[in-house]
Amino acid sequence: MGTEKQKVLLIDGNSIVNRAFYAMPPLTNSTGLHTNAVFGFTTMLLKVIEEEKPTHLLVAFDAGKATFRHEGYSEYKGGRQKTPPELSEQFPLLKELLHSFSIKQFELSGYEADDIIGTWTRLAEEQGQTAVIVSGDKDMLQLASDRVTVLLTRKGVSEVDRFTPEAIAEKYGLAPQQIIDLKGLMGDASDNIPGIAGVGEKTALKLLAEYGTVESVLEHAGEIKGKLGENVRAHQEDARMSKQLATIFREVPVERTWDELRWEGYEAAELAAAFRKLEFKSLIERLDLSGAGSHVGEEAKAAADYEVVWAGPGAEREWAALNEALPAAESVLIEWSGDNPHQSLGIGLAIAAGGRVFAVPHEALAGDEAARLREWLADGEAPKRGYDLHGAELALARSGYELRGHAFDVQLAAYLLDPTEANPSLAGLLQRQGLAPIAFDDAVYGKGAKFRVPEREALAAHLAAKADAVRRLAGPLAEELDRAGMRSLYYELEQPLSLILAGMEKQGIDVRSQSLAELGQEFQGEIERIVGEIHRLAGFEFNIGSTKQLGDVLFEKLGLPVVKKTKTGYSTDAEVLEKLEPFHEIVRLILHYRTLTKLQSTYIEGLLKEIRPEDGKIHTYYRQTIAATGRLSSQYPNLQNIPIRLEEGRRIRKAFVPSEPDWRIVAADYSQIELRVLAHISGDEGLVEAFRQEMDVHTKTAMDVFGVQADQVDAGMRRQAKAVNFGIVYGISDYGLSQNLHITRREAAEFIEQYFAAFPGVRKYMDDIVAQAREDGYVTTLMGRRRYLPDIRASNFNLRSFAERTAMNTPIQGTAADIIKLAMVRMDEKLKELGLRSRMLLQVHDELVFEVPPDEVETMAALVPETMARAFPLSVPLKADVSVGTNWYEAK
DNA sequence: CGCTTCACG
DNA sequence: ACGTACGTGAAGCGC
Repeated sequence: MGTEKQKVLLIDGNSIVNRAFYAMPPLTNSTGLHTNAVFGFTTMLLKVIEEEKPTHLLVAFDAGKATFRHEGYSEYKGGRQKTPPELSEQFPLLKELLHSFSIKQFELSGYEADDIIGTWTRLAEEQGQTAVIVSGDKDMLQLASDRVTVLLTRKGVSEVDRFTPEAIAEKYGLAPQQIIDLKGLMGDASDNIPGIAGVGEKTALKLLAEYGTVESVLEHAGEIKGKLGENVRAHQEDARMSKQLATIFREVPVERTWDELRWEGYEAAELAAAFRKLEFKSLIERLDLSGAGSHVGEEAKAAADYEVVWAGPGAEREWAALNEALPAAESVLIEWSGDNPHQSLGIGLAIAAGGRVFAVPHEALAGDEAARLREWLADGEAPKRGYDLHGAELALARSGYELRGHAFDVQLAAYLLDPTEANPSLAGLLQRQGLAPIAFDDAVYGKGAKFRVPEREALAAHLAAKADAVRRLAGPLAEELDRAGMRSLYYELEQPLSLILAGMEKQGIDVRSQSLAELGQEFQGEIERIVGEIHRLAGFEFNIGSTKQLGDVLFEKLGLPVVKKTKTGYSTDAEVLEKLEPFHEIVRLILHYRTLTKLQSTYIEGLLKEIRPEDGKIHTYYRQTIAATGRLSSQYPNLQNIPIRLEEGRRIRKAFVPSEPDWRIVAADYSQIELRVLAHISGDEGLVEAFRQEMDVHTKTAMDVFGVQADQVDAGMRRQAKAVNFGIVYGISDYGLSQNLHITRREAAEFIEQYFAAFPGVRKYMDDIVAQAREDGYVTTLMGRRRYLPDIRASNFNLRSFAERTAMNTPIQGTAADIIKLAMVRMDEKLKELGLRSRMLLQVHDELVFEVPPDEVETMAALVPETMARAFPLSVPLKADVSVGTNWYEAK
């Protein structure tokens, strides 16, 4: 290191970007990306570099999500508003720009930027070097020392105030370390740190002048007079915790050496290219970069390297060009608004072809000029690469358009590559692929009530950017699918299934509103009677549906024992109420009230609202890219949770009927598919043998766990064995099983041990799959579906345990999902092949529901279970039970 | 908009 | 010592 004087410039990335975002006027580049915060950050950066002339440089970021501070205090940074998308889309731009500046950046999950900066200032001090911090956060002042200077932004980001220990003493009369005490006393509304109620900056400073530290203030709390003294005494814990929250952690594992932060300036050509992309023309001039790197191909090009053509109503030339380009279309993007594509409002579409992107507003689809486009969209031989083609198909159907020829769906591919990704938006996918970014939808359209479609120019730019994004993503994602061994899972299972789902959804299921309404009448009468009873027993009227009011009645008015608490108050869930039943007759009524109001609001009223008046049917929307295990999910409404367990609710199913006279409902469900999958995957001999002999698996489990003969297994033993089997599938823990069976943990552990002794192959599977997950970072299903489990290596017990249970469960649940999906594809083929009129209507995880003409009932009652059973050969037989009825209730 | 509760597999 | 059973969606409450 020599004797050279070194100075590290440490920038609080999140703080500066935030300040810049709110201080700068809006600014977008030609593709609609917001850039104002990046611009503000850059001007600040250039200025500080010029003034401070650092030898080392680092920008630190918060790693997002939870930090270790949340573990002790879940409200930390509570009331803070969410980052608007106009800002969040700028982070990747900034990170890329910093890269072009050759500036190091660092973030670490579990830590905030100030902790990283605090750690580096400590390291600088230890090495006898100096540090300069740039932030907008006053907390940083605690780090000031004779070697560390803090620059706090003022008025946005362009100007800074310089804080040395002397300057802090002058301004606050405090030493840097006392900044933490200051915050401990006064709190910080923006971080949701409470401090002592009623204590603001003035009072806090007075107290510190007298006592020096929070601890000393608290020690002398007894001598502080009046209201202030009361407050101090009442909020001692708040003060201690607030001080702790405000204290910057200076021992972050920073994973870098001092020398790695060395900064030797930027590469002019690289920076020029980055500025061009962002369209920061003034900065290019200011740094005199206009000559730099303009010859270097791709990177130096402007943001969009395609021409946007607006094919609006009456734009004859543009339509002619579009029609001509259609055969060469590389991607298509259908844009609509609303969450439910069955009820969507069209926005428009865009088609990328040969260096141009044609943007078509939705209105234009109604005109004659769209005839060729209509044909092309419906042409199964014209391949479409798109994003969410399933949703697009439904949305287009509303405008009388068909969509055929699904060739590749970027959203579906992205789901297979990482089914846990919360935001598989095009903008998000580009970020993760390291491709040139586009604006997030929320930033273009606004969110919720603020949603509005922008004017022509901005809309065209965004639609074009998205269509181009599909074009750019399709190749890389397809290659990734190949590399991950999911090519056939995609092309032979998921993509064909997406078409089948769209067909089922468009078909819909007939639901008799008359039957639902009559049942609702009945429920209503019963609910009113029960409400009266409950209010009479309580002695006054209250809202039974409010857990807060109900808790007051049960635990304060009636004095029932508190069984469990939630983070907001008393728990009143069914488990708690069942325990309370013996204490008061009101409890049973409340349970019944809950059941009935659930049925009434979710199933009677909820389903009635979803029946389309045009055809009397319900059209659900199956989501193929939501569940992390590979299952489908169902929305608007959810038809996968229609009541069945209790007779009262089961009657709802009588309203689900065939849509043609004399047709029948045929339903078939897999018997014990998950345990059969487990038998296959684990190869456990006992379990495999049990299924080969078609034994009752819960009875078999009871025999082996309790060590008895079949005829000695009573109902209670079978019930317990069944719970153990559930536990095994879910990734067993003694705690979970004990909760479920209301037994002690020790007893539960005993059961589990017995189980594993009886089924050693299952134990081996559980051990192996966890080890494998730790090794690979992911688990797979029989058909190669993947789920990443980053927490499997976490040091946090909770996170790690959760990941371990997921590792055990996902291959089982996921393989079952694979199998029924495959059965759906096979059934669809069979129906076509045999020319049957029967229609597949619903999938409920292990069940398929059809409507069937009378002359096909016999055929289908054999074909469906057979097809399901043969969908995917395992080492144990798969079995599906079938039943027929005039409605879904009867088909049981 | 987060929390609680409860419907399903 | 740690403290949850796996996967979903919808409704009502109350801030």
